[in-house]
Amino acid sequence: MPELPEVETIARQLRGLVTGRVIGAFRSHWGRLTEPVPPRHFARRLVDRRIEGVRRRGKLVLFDLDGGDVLVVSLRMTGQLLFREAEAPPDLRVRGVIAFTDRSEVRFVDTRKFGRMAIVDGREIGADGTARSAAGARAHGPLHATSGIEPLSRAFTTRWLGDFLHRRGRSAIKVLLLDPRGIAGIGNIYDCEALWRARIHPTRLAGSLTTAEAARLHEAIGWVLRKGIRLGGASRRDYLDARGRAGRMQREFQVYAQADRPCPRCGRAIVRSVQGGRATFHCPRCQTVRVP
DNA sequence: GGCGATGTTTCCCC
DNA sequence: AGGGGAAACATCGC
Repeated sequence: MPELPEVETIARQLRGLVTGRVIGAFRSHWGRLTEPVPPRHFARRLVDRRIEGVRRRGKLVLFDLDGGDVLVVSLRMTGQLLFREAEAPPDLRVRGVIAFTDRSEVRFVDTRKFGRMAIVDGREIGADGTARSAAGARAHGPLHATSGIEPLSRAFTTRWLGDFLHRRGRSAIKVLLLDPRGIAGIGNIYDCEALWRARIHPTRLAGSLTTAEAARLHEAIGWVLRKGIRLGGASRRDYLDARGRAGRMQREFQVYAQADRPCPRCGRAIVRSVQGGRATFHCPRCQTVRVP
């Protein structure tokens, strides 16, 4: 559910809500939430720490703590971080709770239990959230997938993307964009939307893209991600932001989940297919398979 | 009740 | 290297 714009929305909200608060207690309601670290050890490292800030890295939420530790939260498919004031009514499927000394709390709600938390030494993480060493990477454990470039950073240039497409030339572009080791934060929704905007067929090999197509793709990735952030992310089913509210991006999908509906650009019916085990949506007229 | 699908990531086999 | 499939897990819709 949460991709870069959704996680960015949550991180920005939490930054305003919890910065300066002091953790009074941590409770795990699901044994595997903090594995391989036992919840008791986890709690010991969090209690009495002050939240200095909240950041996003890829699809991870990072809480910077005083003393230098960083609490890393991976929401995976269905994770939510809900801020609740003291005495708020209970929520369903709460897997973990960060309780502050003023009795407000952040609740980690996660239907499918794929989400995880970890605590890493901040010295092992660069200012951009990337692990500085193999040891740092290991410290993230299952959370360290995010090592790719940030697509909204200045480093993500058209030239960088062109080189990347050349290096990974044998990969299908749709699948390549989903790999967080290359570019961090793009999920299925923004992948489909960016390829449609750039008029590139999802099965095209990365190495077959022309310079003009690579430039369009670079623009499209930034455009769809920024639009997603501006609209507070996309919501489906029970996905909510840190304030418990839905985003508005789901109303703006041009192709994602729009099978059989007319392409907003040319009117041809949008096609749903499966690629790399993921549902893919594209316009068979606008997004041509043939290399120009 | 069964089957297939769901926004993510990792892992294993070919 | 890359593709495909499965797995982690729960719920929803047909």
